Amino acid sequence: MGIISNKSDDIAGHPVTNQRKLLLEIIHQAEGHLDADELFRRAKQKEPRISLSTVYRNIKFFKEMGLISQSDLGDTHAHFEIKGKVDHYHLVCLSCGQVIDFDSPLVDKAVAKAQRENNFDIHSVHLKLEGYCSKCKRT
Amino acid sequence: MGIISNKSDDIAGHPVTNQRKLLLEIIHQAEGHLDADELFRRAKQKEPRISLSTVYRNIKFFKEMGLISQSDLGDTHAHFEIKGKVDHYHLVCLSCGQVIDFDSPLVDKAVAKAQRENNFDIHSVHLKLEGYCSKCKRT
DNA sequence: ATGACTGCAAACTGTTTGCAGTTAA
DNA sequence: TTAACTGCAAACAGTTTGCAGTCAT
Repeated sequence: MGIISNKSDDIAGHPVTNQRKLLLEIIHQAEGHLDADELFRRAKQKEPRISLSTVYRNIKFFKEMGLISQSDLGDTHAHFEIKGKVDHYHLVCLSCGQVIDFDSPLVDKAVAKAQRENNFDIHSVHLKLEGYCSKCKRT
Repeated sequence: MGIISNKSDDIAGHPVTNQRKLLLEIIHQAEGHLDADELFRRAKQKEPRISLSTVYRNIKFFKEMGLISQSDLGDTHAHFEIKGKVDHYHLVCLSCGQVIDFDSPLVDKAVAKAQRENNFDIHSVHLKLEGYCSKCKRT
């Protein structure tokens, strides 16, 4: 039984408004990572009266519900994406900005080790590799 | 031969002002990670006329010179620290905010693998594990 | 009915910038 | 001497908040 209950039309006891439905829909459909502004822009196309505050408030809400996760891919503003089953990591090109997702059992192992050795209870893992992609790097 | 030349009193051709000396000194003495505001506060104790812009401009300058590296430990503002020889990573407690540095050959290996497989030229690695430390986690 | 939500505008935080004056080399 | 620096104040981007009204349950 997940966070979205099947008995009533709510999210862990919180009402499901049209705005929430719309935003979740957009986030689900999104290919890669979204930022608040892009989500706002797309949402306004379907519902011009939606406000940016609502977008921010619901990003926060979805994070608290564990539906999405946030990553700071650029330096300026936050990006987020649907939370999948397994952790995955990011390769970011400093020149063209492209983001490649990847996973790594090696990293997972390292995380488990760090968790054990430091007696931590780890909730999330953020790994970002910055550099230049095959197209942008000068050979 | 490093970035700070020994022939003349400059940093890669850029003048060394008193403010730069002071800021670098504080950063070197700092135990762990600093943010711009904390650096500003400490600098003002020795040089009350220093401005926050100067702090930001020099953080940017030191980053460009490769003297410090930046990490987004919290969600709000940027932290940075002296750049050491080897990459290291961060464990952040979501409750008390403590930051533990660690290194991991396993991660280094994973990075090398990702670099190879994606044909990237990787310049920096940011790994942050968020969770609860031994004191803060409820058992 | 009522507590949680929304839109709007205004506030706030961290960071950057234009300008006139100062300083290191 | 002169290009690069500094302090100040004002601008800026991204995000948050107070309020009055609306909506889901």
